[in-house]
Amino acid sequence: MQAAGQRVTIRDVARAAGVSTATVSQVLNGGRPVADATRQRIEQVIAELNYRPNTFARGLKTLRSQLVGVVLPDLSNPFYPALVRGVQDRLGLSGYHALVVNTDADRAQERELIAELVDRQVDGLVLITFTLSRADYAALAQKDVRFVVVGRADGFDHVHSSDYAAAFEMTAYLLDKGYASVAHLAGPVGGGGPAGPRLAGYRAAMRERKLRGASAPVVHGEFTLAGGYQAMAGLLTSGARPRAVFCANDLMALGAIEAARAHGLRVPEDVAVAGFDDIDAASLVRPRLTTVGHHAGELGARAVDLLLDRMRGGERPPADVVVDFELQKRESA
Amino acid sequence: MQAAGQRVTIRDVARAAGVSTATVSQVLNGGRPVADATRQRIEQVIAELNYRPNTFARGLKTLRSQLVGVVLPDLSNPFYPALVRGVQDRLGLSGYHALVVNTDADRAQERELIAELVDRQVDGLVLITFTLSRADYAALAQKDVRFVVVGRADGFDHVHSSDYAAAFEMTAYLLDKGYASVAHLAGPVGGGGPAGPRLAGYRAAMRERKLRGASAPVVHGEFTLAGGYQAMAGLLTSGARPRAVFCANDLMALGAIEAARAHGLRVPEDVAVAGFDDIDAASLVRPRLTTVGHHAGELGARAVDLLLDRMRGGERPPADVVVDFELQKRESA
DNA sequence: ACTCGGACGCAAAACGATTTGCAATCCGGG
DNA sequence: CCCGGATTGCAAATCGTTTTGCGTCCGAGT
Repeated sequence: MQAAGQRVTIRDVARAAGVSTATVSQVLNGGRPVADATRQRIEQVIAELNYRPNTFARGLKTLRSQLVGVVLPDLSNPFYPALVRGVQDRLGLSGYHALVVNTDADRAQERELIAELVDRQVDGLVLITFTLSRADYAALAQKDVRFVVVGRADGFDHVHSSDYAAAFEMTAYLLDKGYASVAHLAGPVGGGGPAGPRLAGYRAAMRERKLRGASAPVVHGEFTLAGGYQAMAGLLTSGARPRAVFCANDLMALGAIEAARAHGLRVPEDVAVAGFDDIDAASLVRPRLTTVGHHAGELGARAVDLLLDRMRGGERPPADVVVDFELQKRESA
Repeated sequence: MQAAGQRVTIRDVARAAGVSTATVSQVLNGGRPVADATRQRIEQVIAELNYRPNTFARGLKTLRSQLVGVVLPDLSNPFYPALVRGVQDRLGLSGYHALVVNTDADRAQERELIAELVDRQVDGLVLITFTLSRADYAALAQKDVRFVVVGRADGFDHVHSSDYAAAFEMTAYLLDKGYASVAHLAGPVGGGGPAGPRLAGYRAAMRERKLRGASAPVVHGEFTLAGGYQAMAGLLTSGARPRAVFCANDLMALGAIEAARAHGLRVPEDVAVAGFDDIDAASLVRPRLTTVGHHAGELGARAVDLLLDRMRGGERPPADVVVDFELQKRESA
């Protein structure tokens, strides 16, 4: 029995096993050989005393926290929990834990929180940011911070869905299906994140079919239900009557459907609606949402793979992992 | 300019300011008075050198990590992200961060992960568990671990929705609305978490109206889409034709609706369905889901309030915070 | 018998902060 | 002119690890 309230330290173990703390540490971390007899004795004592190394003391020496920071806009956006789960599961396998922070896609927050995490000595960072630029990433890299970007970030480790290709394909699908005019509800104006590539993919598809201009307008909105509703309402109020609307994410698509209904339009009979992300709700709503599925969990897992490799000292050129997508052709378009 | 790659320590600051490290520490943490002139000089040096105290060294002395563990079943269950966001926001205000882990409601995981978090010296825990008993909590308390339970846990700090009352009220609402028979899709058999109280509330309401038995069966299932689907399918296949079904959470309700449709039944015309939680998807689906709304975010925030108070040494009897609910009467029932 | 080289453990020095006991200084009042 | 009490700052111990440079011991080779 251990004296109550007293923490068990490595010294207690050493004393009880009749060795020095150095030897106990070897048993714990390897590095140098320890005679079998000694090792077993020590291991037994550790078990008996229920000794747990002190994280702080260890970190102080090793400069490692076994913590990875995850920076994202908003955990309550249904796309992210799945991604985070992927991150956590993969991290857990290697004994790491995740420190998740929400930035609300605000530049000041993004910078501030990253700095905070770095101060907390996280071993690595998974970044899902909306306002950070190449320069910001470069600054981080210069400080020897290991990180992976989820999204586009050429020149740095990053994993992303093929937003451009998926948007292109979805737009082409809608066009092929016979919808004469396809509008696009894009993300925030000048928005970071995936808004750009998705818009570009849409435009490329439209161009390929020689369609542009008034018959196929692009309107911007927040990546939320309300954002989608407003964008769609604005579109309809302005008199536009697109035959189909491709939305930059599912939340917007759901909002757009609400707006269409509020204007007395049926989906998909009067106006077809397609989304992007395939969040849970997408297959739950009626009509079921046609959208782009792209495996949030895998995105997170692959990001961690890259990060762990880098943290283990992997010297290699920046990697660019693309996670593929599938059009989920359902009822709304 | 600082020599590249070298971490700035408190000693560097002390040297640059011409004082001892002790004094620097005082201006950082207060505790003893420091002359204004000295303080300002030190603060300026800190800013110039961009000095950040080392978390490990500090933790080693103070035994504080500024970290709070959050233990929950599964972040991708849409009810939890909102709760976690509440936790994070409230924690952030006090300079804490959250360490979120998923247990998948598995007993071994729950115990293991809690132990891991304690080893990591989290300052407190927010526990959302399904298999832990009073004895488990008591063991934690004995180890001087600060924690708050989200859910029922008399004798310990806990915050919870009035599951019993809400279930009672929802059941009564369905009955009052004229649905002759109301079945219940309960959580896992012998399940922990909120399954018990919700079932009890349902039973109490049925009893009050003198209804029981075969006309109003209870079937168990997992708290998931698939669980709801299976439970409902089982019910229907067995020949039962309840006029309404009250499900222990929204995910199950959504699954139940799928199952009902698969059996050629319309919702709510042939069978009404009600849920519990009011997750985002609830107001997105058609028909919109009638359910119990109970402010996940507030649940988390209140839990943190309790926890912080306790961590600051608050000596008081265990608190029992009840977060209220509202019936969201929509279209599915 | 003597040397040489592994194996194995130990001692002691970090790591970077916080926290006390104590010394120095300054001040006003008797 | 001296004394006592504030006020301020310093030195040094401490937190619990990891990590090296060195002994020591032992068996094998000559």
